[in-house]
Amino acid sequence: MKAEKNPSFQADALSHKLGAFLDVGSQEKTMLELLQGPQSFIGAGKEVVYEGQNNHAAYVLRKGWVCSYKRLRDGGRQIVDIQIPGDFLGLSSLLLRTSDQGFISLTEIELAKINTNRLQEVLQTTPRLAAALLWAVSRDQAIVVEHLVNIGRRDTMARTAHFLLELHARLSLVGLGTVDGYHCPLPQSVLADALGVTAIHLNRVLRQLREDNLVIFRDSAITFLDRERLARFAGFDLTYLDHKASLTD
Amino acid sequence: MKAEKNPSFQADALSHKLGAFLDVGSQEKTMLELLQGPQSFIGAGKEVVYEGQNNHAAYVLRKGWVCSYKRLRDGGRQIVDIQIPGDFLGLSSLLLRTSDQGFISLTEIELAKINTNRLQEVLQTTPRLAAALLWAVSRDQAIVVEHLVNIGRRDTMARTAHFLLELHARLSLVGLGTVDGYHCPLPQSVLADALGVTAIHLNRVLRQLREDNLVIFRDSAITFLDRERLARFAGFDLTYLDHKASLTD
DNA sequence: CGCGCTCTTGACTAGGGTCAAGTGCAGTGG
DNA sequence: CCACTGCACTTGACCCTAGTCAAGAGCGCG
Repeated sequence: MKAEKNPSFQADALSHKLGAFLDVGSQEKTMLELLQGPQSFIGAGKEVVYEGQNNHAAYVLRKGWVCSYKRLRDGGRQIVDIQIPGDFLGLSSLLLRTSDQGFISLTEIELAKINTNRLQEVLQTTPRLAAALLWAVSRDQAIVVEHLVNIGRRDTMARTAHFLLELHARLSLVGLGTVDGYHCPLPQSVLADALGVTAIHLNRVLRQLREDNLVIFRDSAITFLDRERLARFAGFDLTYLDHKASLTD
Repeated sequence: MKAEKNPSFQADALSHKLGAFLDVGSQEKTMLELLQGPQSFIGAGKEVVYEGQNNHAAYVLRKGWVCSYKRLRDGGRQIVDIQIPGDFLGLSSLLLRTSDQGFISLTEIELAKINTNRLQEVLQTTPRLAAALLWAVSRDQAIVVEHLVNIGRRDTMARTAHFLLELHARLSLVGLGTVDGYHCPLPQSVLADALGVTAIHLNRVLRQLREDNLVIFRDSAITFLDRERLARFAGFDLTYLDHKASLTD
């Protein structure tokens, strides 16, 4: 089940993710492949879609990490969400002419452009797959909402813990997590921009989490020392990631 | 154009809102009416949909104010968004079996249940109207994202100003705003829960905004004293409310 | 009249931001 | 092989924003 033992696994993260919602048959798997147009490989730190871009495309992230963000007048930025393999980029804002968020690659990435015509076909002809795709979009929204709650109501320590636990759950769903941790290529400055705090303060909070024997973030790796206790401390309840869709039965 | 001069106006807030995106023809207006099932009238402070409710319905809010929120373990709550006449309730999470947010009425309200079967019909047979509905859903998402940015990156004073300006823009779109203000039935405690601060601190910040001759919140009414300056101060840029959809032309 | 609710204000505390200095390390060039 | 540079991370000292605790004011309602 480890990603490095099965190279095709990561590239197929999307179908694996959807598999959490329904069994993806081989025909549906083919449809899913057809949805995805030409691949592109992009280095780290590149703007994939910029804020205000017109008629931007939507993509499936096949490898690597991306974040979506909004810039502020004063030069700061707020990271809205982190995208990991199997996630969509810009799908939900496809209907708006201009993207209100920017997307930037955090590592080297592999993207597949979504063929919008085929997408409409799929939505009309393959109801099960359509439901699965809409489920994924709804889940992305729930993630943003939980992020809002996280920033609005938890102090930095619980907030950080919650965020790291969420990433673990999401990565595990696409086979990129281990029992007690995961590879996390984010620099502290990016994590800070996601959590709405300064990098300096985040650094202190990470030290506190480490000294409390809860979680260690070192050498681009998250290691949970006591995930149960951490989840209790953070008030982490993963039902928002776990929703079953209402059309299943 | 004033709401009080045209009583039918408010009840038709949705079609008016969609009118900002495309001209709603009379046939489309009829479809829109057919979408909406039986009305219900509910008093203030009632739970319309509770957190974790299964197989909840979706509604159009025709009159009054509602908020969507999530509760935390410790008893606190974070208000995710405020709904005003013409807004949907629970539409985007219709595909998830359980609602991850609760909805509570903030005033007396009038709801129309959305007929889900008819909705699917509309989506397939009336593409222009379908696009308009999806536009509205995308816009709601953009509002939540901007809320996230607001809480993550602005101090309470700018945050409050931004939130009040957003409400003004949204209310104006459905004919419920005046040039320099609007009726705002929110108690300070609710506003505080939306902004992620304590009611006490919000109270002080509102005083500051008043003393700086920017905006007055008194007797359930918002009055802007200098909207230009306030918008500059808050970094308010309403493009996220104003998006045109990409399928218009 | 008294109860409860919202709003207001004061005094104190603590969480988080700002400024500043310093460490460790990978990459580059002498 | 060893400076030199740049970047991410670390730590300390200080200050300010926002939370906590507490008390009181204004007002609608039974």
